[in-house]
Amino acid sequence: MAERARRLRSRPAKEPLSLEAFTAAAFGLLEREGMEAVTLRRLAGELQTGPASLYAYVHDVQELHALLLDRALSAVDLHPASTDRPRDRLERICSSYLEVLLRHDGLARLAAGVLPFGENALALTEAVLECLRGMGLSRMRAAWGFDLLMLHVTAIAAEHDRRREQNDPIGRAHRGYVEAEAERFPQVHALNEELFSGTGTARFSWALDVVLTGISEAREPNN
Amino acid sequence: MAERARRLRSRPAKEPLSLEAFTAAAFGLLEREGMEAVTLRRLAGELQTGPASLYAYVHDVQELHALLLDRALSAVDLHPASTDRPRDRLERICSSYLEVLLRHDGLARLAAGVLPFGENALALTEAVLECLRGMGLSRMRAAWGFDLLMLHVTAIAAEHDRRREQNDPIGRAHRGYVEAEAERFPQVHALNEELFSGTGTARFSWALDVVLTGISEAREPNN
DNA sequence: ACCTGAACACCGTTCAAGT
DNA sequence: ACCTGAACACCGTTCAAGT
Repeated sequence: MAERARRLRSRPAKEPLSLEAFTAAAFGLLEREGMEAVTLRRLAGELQTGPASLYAYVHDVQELHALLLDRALSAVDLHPASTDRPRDRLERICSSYLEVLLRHDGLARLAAGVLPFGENALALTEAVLECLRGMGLSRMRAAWGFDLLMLHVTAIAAEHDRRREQNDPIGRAHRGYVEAEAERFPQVHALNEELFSGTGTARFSWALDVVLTGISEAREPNN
Repeated sequence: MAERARRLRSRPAKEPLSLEAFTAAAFGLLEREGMEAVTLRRLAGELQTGPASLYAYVHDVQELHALLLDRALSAVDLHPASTDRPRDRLERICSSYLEVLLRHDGLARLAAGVLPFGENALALTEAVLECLRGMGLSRMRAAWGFDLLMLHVTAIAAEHDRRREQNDPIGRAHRGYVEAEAERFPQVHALNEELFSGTGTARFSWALDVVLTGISEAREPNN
């Protein structure tokens, strides 16, 4: 990692981009045109070079995605000096994380498919663990609960993102299908109303409550 | 090349496959070579035709994915005549769902990116809702809880699938990085052991307990 | 009318050749 | 020695032309 940075710095080329400047260029593309525009070739065009040159910065496209995600995570508000109770701070952090993931088209789907690395992911982890421990949870509950919590918020964001892309925010197509199947699927039919009710924020708020309650009240985790 | 073209040309127009037979061919490809091999072009080759012909069966590649996922879901064991308590039956169903998603490379990642349609997804929904209602949960808890539960299991499966592809089942790379950051990220450092402990099944079992406990004990959902 | 080969507009990655 | 244009091996989708 430091090795690559040194190599880049000593490069005599006409455009000695730092890894940060490289990432910034990729992030600009994301902001202006969404994730689907962030390809190595498009980025190469942006940087006025051929696609082969980008392999000086990243080993493959997944590494570009990881860089981009961590760059985006710098915008998450961790409420570092919050005087809230830990649980309230945690809810604020999760909401900010969700908001950041939904800020650009395709970012949430990317987050659901990348193992988070880097400074900002680590800072987010630290803040969330701090809250969970501050809520009085055991080391084990905090650790495993962190995993579940982030997985959950990321998955919810990815589903929002997906529906947004398909212009089907309430799952209308699905709903129509379900309505026709009263005899064979009585439970689905009976709960059709509830299944598709609620705003995004109401559901997210409840989802957070479910996961946090579960982390606190479920049996002690044991490996 | 010209030889094959002449052979095709001299044949009468092929009778179209049923959608089922078409899906079965795609599923065979998935079984033999994993999701990454399931492309419209590969499938066209398998069916001895050009890629354009597949648009008689599906509107785009996402529809192919949806077809494939539902086909895979037919293998989920719903324990229809189970005499277990609803909660136990539900755990069995979720385990079977997880196992099916992990049976083929890339399927779980696909499931995390597709809105589930079709017969088998609906049958799974019906069974899960039946269990949740059988556990005495309100209509609203059952409906919103169903969403959360499936989202959760799917997300867990997708992460397993991803790690498996990258040959990093316990997140070794991540771990090494984290260990070096004791001063700036004390919580992460202190909980490093717990964060990476536990087998996949132990963590899945706890995750199920967390979500089910949360669904039961969290505040009543309201929209 | 229907099917499909060929074309179009892209991808990520590799490598030989030019500076 | 290093950078990168060009090539390679693919994608999904469209459309004109042939039977």
